[in-house]
Amino acid sequence: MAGKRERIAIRRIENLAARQVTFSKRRRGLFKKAEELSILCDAEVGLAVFSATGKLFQFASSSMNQIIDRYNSHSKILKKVDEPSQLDLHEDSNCARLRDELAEASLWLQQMRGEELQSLNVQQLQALEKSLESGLSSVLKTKSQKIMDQISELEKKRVQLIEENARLKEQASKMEMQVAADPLVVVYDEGQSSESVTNTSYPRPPLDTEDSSDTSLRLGLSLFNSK
Amino acid sequence: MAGKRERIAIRRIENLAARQVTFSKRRRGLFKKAEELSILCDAEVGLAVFSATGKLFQFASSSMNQIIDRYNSHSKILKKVDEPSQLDLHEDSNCARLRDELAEASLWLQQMRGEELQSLNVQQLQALEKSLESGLSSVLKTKSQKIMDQISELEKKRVQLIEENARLKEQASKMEMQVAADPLVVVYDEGQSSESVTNTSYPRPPLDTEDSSDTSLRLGLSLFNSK
DNA sequence: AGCTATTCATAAGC
DNA sequence: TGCTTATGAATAGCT
Repeated sequence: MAGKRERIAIRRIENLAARQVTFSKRRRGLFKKAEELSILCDAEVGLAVFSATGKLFQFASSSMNQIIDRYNSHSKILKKVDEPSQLDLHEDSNCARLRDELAEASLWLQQMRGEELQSLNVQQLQALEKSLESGLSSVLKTKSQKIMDQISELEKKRVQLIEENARLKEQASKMEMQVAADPLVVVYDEGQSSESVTNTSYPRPPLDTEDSSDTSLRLGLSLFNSK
Repeated sequence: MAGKRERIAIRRIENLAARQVTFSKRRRGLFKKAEELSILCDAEVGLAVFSATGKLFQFASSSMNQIIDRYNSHSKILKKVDEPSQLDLHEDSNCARLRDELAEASLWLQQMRGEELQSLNVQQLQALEKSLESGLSSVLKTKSQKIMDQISELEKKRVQLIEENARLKEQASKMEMQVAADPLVVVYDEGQSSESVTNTSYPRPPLDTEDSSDTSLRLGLSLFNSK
């Protein structure tokens, strides 16, 4: 009676009603999971979702403003202060702290990009090397994963198209038999029968709805050779 | 072999290790669902998670700053925050830019360390990979250079010491001959004559001014084996 | 909005 | 930290 479900591709749902229904269902699921994570693991979680219609839904384990503050400063030192004087003091020290952190982060970034290395000793260089190797490994893994996902997605589409193609051919040959059984029917389409149908109507819809995936796939695959 | 699972209560996991494992797993799941929602339903989604240890993880379908802006413009309509223009301006001029830059730099650092990669596409991952490889190459080159410098420095000292050693031996044998030739001479001054000058002034300076080089050299060389 | 059949997520265990 | 498996959850397709 219900749920003959098949795995859906992760791409924009074109049908408006279906999209809205899915939005409601998944949004609830997402918020539930966000809350569970914050409770189970003692984490601070902030989640904001704007629907396609512009409506805002939010969840915050503490308060959204606090989370935004923490996000912006990327530190847990900033707390709410009511008095302007204290606020100013806080802001000043926070600014100085931000400057320091930014300077340090910038230096790290430079060094990870291979610049400003002369001031490091061998031990520090070794640590940096290890960090870079680890990061590179993760990047490669993630990239491979994404590429494999795209490949299997394309493969799935291919199989679907083959099945669809077979169905159409069968349909076409049935039509042909019908036509043959009734010689009175004029068939100037004959030269475009079974193949032409599949040719003109098929490839279109399933293929061009996401041609961008082909591009990124190509980009991804070229990496295998470049290594 | 595994998974005798029973439903768990949603409350803080007391065991640290278990909590961290669950945090990793559920965080991944949450981010995946957040991304899927944004794609499937054409929604703008921003998600920030701070681990109990203060580490930031984030996902944004567009950019986190854009989402925070949109969030603020939504929520500020409800709040009385129309007037703090002075405060905001002050705050903005001092810190906002720094915060944005720091947030961006932090994200970059995380991604270079192999975290927060899910929000990147294959093309971006490819760029990151190239950057990491380039940085790694520079680090390796610099490290090798430093190690080679230390090696040649030590080699130089070694040669100096060998020469010095030879000189000393020669002196010693001269002294021996002198002593043998004149058994009546008492020689507590002998050790401080021409040789004694070299004895006190030589070994000192070249050796102890940089004994740390041995330590770091050892650290550096050990890498060759650890690779 | 409800109802299942299925896919998905993930708690445990190595 | 990663992988595997058994189960509990989430949810796609219908009504």
